Amino acid sequence: MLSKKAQYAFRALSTLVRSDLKRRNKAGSTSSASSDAPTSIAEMVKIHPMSTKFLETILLDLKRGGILGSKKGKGGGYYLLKHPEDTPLAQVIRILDGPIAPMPCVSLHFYERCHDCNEAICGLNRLMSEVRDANLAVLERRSLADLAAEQD
Amino acid sequence: MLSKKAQYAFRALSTLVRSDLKRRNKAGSTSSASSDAPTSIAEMVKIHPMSTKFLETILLDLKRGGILGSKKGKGGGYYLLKHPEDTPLAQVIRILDGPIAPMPCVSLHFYERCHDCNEAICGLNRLMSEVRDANLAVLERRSLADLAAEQD
DNA sequence: TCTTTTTCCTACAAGATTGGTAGGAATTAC
DNA sequence: GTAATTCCTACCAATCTTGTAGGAAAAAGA
Repeated sequence: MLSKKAQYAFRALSTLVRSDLKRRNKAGSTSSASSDAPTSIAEMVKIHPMSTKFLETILLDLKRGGILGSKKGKGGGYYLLKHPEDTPLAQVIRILDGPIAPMPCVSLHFYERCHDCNEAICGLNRLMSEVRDANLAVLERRSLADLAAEQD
Repeated sequence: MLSKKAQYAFRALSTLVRSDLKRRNKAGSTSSASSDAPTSIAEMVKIHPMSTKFLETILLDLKRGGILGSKKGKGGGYYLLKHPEDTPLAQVIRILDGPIAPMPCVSLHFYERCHDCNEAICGLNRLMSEVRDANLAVLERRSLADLAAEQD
């Protein structure tokens, strides 16, 4: 299961995507960053109610993870660093929840050796690799842009 | 990530599958249960080292979940209630770890309503349903029989 | 019937994780 | 200077995970 952190992240990101989309439509711009129109935490919380302070820590994680940029001070806030379709959902999940794979010994980004089996011939390893691949087929193909269908 | 509980369960089950396979080959039997040749916890731990007491609680869960039968007393132990290919991996995971879906609002067996969105038009709901389906495509198709490839 | 071997059952407990909260420092716009 | 914002770290309560402890119940065999 996704943590609350990841779920909140997606809700906040959906707000940023819609803001990004609106801005780009208006300006006819092809630029990717939207640092000229950042969205504040307060605005995000207004659209998707949640703890302001908690969201703060989440957005900092996303910033450190290279997904968001920010602008301090009055009129400041957060903005996407890349076009929405260039940030796969998998990247968000890895930043906030860690591994997507069901076991460390089949993880691509958080691999840890399995002490109790020979991975080359371990049935569990093979099956869980299938599960991982099935997940990634969705999570690496789908991006923040796909969140924008959300209307609420 | 799978819990240790689920991981241990799969390792123990792989022992039971191989035992079941051996018995059926020898007897040429078509019967599904193997209550005449149960495998004790001690034997399972000998093959896949882990805490005996912890495995005990896991096997009880699997029994209550309808996957295993047991026989008490001397010569007792556990056995599969069905042919290995008739128990999908998903069933084991649900018993020990609960939901397979990434969010309660897209879970088939552990559904909980999502308070913060209209599910019909929520982008996150739609995307996570895709993830769930990708997982289930593997976990409902693959069964205990597929664990038997394990050789260690 | 006695002993041994096994499953069955419940309670407990330490450590890690989750889901936040608190309080302020730093920066920017006006 | 003031108000609005992000940035940073530490803390905290509740829950979950990963077991352990101690026996009760049942079955087999001598």
